[in-house]
Amino acid sequence: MKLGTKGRYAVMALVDLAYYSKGKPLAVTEIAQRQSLPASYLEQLFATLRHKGLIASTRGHQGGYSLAREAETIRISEILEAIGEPIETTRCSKTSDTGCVGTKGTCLTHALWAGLGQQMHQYLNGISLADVCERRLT
Amino acid sequence: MKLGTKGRYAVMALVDLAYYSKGKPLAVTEIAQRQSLPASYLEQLFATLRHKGLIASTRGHQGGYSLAREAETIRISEILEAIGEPIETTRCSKTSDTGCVGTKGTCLTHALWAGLGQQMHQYLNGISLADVCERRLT
DNA sequence: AGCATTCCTGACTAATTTAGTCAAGTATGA
DNA sequence: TCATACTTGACTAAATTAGTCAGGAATGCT
Repeated sequence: MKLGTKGRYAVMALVDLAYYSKGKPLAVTEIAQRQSLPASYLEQLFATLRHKGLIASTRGHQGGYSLAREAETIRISEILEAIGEPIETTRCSKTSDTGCVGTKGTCLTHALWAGLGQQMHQYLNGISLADVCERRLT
Repeated sequence: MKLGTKGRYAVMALVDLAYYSKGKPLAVTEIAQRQSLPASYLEQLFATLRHKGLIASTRGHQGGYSLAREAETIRISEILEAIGEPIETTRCSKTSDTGCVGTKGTCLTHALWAGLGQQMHQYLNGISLADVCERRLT
């Protein structure tokens, strides 16, 4: 149950973007340096984040990336999902309930994992980029 | 951010143990069959759970495994930690805060991941094997 | 026009982790 | 003594992670 670099880097980069961009777009290399992340890897991540509509790009000189929406409206849960680091606590889901303790149709542990996933999602969905920037984190 | 089979199987097996063992020890193969888990893999997991003191073994005929303590006192968080599936949301921790947004000493995202980890731990620590068996899961 | 800058894309890969299998024991009760 | 069941360690195939690298395309500045 660990958070990979993909999700971690994506959030770090977007927080940096929200924090240091004053209207102007920021270059990948600038962000990568400040956060000490591999630039070429970050480029990859930004590509998918752009396709998902979380950030916008400006090409050429003085170009770079900027948030597609207000920092207040971008939730951490969105970023993780967009980058392909979803919260997966359950494996038996939706259709069939096989591989479970077959006591009463639905498995005993399913509710446990589903509850955990919901808990995590709720937390990450309740926090925006702006919240992280301004250190409003309970 | 996904839960591996190791942690999942361990909890499933201990829930099964708590649910079906009536004082008597249960054989690994029995549990594995009922939960449709690979028996040889489960054996491995049970070995480490025993070393960590969560379960006890009885060898020979009519032998098997049983919970080392009351199901009410064994928390899910314990099982996951014992089996080697800890909750790792942060990477920069304890000693140095390198690799973070260096605005004020501690990084901006650190608090976020720490909060997530705490959230998860709190949830899993608040649930015992008995709770899962009796479907008391909020 | 030309050049530096920056995004953009896809292919590739080394290392680690996961999810097991397999074989050979050892202890115990019937 | 034999079947049952735990016990241990070595091994491995496949998937995932965490990147690198090379080349191309758009844009603004001089």
